[in-house]
Amino acid sequence: MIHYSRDNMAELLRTHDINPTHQRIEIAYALFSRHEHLSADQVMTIVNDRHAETSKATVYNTLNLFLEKGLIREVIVDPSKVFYDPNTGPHHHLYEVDSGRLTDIAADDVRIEGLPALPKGMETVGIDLIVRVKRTA
Amino acid sequence: MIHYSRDNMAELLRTHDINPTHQRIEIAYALFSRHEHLSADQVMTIVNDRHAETSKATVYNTLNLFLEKGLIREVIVDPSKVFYDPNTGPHHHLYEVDSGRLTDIAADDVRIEGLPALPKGMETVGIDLIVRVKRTA
DNA sequence: TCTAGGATTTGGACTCTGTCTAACTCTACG
DNA sequence: CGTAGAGTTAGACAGAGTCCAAATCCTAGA
Ligand SMILES: [Mn+2]
Ligand SMILES: [Mn+2]
Ligand SMILES: [Zn+2]
Ligand SMILES: [Zn+2]
Repeated sequence: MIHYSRDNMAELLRTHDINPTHQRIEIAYALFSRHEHLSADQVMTIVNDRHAETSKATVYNTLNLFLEKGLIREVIVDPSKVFYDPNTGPHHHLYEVDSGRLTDIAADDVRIEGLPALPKGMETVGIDLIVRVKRTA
Repeated sequence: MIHYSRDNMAELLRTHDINPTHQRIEIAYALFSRHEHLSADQVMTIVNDRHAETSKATVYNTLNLFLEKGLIREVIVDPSKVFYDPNTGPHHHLYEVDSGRLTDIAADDVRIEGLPALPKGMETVGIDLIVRVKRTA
């Protein structure tokens, strides 16, 4: 898929068992058309820049619904807010601590080896690798 | 160092350029004697279980001071609160999402290879590897 | 077309983590 | 002692996120 339209979004939502409403389509479009990491607050701003007024409650409801349905993923790097990631494939993150910029690191070439066996009765939900960087002094 | 006493703590604080006050010693002792990952709230509870009353402001002030001075490290795995880690050496984390339990993974045997070069003018602050696990269904 | 009922959205109250401030306390030193 | 600077404190405040009951939207029948 090269370009994302709102119609695409309705499709995408349906394939994830999500009833495509106006608000949900706008929120999905905000995330997928930019393929950027956005906070709930940023999503809210973007979505309300154009036509539809969408409430804070709906933004959070929807992001949590998307998470549940596996449409997006959350990235926890900043103690003050969660980032939502439209890229659910395996990849890692580079976090610029000064600016708060969060970018992807392709998983292809990165190898993580030697992790100990999991405790009995546990299974992996995910492995997060975050490289924190700052401007050189 | 095998066993931690409050006197040890005063020593430790001094070596990190921290004036050892009553409250600071108690907070350091809470963290270092258990060598566990604690939230600010847990620190507050532990410290106030015994004698000294320590205020919320002081708990936060002190944890942030310890961070600044490199005495402890923060671990960001849970969107709702920060964990403070008395182990500042290189190591990774196993996070049990159901229970919120956070345990260490020794860095010794873990190799992370193939990370891309950093953008120009950037330096690494740290690399966080978090293995998220849950009870098998 | 009309309507009832479930799904969705909404404002606003609320909770929780963390910060800030201005007053208070402690202590080291003259 | 008396003072000044460092540290502590209560409580107000801020921001992210949740909750709730009421309002609105949609759609499947009649
Ligand atoms: Mn998916
Ligand atoms: Mn140190
Ligand atoms: Zn990403
Ligand atoms: Zn640790």
